[in-house]
Amino acid sequence: MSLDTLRGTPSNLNRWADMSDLLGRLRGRGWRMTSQRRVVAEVLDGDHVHLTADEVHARAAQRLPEISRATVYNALGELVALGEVAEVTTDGRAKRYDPNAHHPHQHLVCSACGAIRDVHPTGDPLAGLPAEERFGFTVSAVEVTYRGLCPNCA
Amino acid sequence: MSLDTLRGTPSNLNRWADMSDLLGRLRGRGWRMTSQRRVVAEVLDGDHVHLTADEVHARAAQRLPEISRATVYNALGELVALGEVAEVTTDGRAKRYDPNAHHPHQHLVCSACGAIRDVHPTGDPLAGLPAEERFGFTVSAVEVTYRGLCPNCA
DNA sequence: TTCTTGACTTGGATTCTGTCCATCGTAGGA
DNA sequence: TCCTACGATGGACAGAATCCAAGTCAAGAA
Repeated sequence: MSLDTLRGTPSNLNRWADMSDLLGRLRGRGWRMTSQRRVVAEVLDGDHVHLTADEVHARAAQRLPEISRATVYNALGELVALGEVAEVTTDGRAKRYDPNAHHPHQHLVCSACGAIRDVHPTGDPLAGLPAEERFGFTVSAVEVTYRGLCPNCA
Repeated sequence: MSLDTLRGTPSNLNRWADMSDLLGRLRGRGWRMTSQRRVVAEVLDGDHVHLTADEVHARAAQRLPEISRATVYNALGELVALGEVAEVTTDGRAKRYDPNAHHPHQHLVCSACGAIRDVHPTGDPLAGLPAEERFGFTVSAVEVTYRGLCPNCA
């Protein structure tokens, strides 16, 4: 089954909506399950997880030492395409992967130590952009990153 | 004169505040002017400019063929440190350099073609994060990127 | 259960972005 | 005009990510 097929199947999406775990949702959507993909998904499962691809690889390799970096990149790319994981770029360095994609949220980043917290602001952030400032764009998403100092670094 | 010296001189900052051009401000702040730095500043001057370092280098090289990439990176880094240019990361790829740093704004990015527009939303974006969602952080800045499709790609 | 096949994994090469460093050149003050 | 500290150079290097050809395997079919 191709990624394109997986992407556009609302019936599959809904059928498994009650499963809380990433792994179950993926299996339910027909994602071909391999030992490598399983450990990548397991490493990413949870709250406040913001790992780089290399960190995911390192943790996956603890359980499956022969897993390659290319496989981790492939799996992460597909999870992002499926909408199960969000890519976030908080510094200019490596992208981070956030499995909390089903709960819209924003990020609060410490400028000193790089710590990242999920935050949930009030109101619709899209509403901040009036129509006359949209220049004909169809605006569908907004990414917000707050920066400051965490309690430890302040 | 060192960067540290340049950074913290409000008198210099104000003395040249009426100059509209980047080049003039830099010279007024004592930035040592070389032919390489001049073309980098000239390439960046203007509105709605969001060039990558490589694009800056390519345009600078049209006027000064022997300019090196390291020099462009050095100059860009200093312009950012001086607060004259802002770094923006709209995709996971190369950083872009935005000379519009004196007019706070946000970015509207086309998910298809990557086009970038400066936008000016209403209200204070920092106000969107209530105190109970700040977890003890001292929040000082916020970056907002709206995503969607531009008129050409829609 | 075994077979089959297309999808997945591997690891090494490659690209892209950015930094570092020793050496050379020069802007701007004396 | 001369000095010299600061800036430029380009090649090496490093980190992040992608590409590719060859080998492997999950899952449906028989």
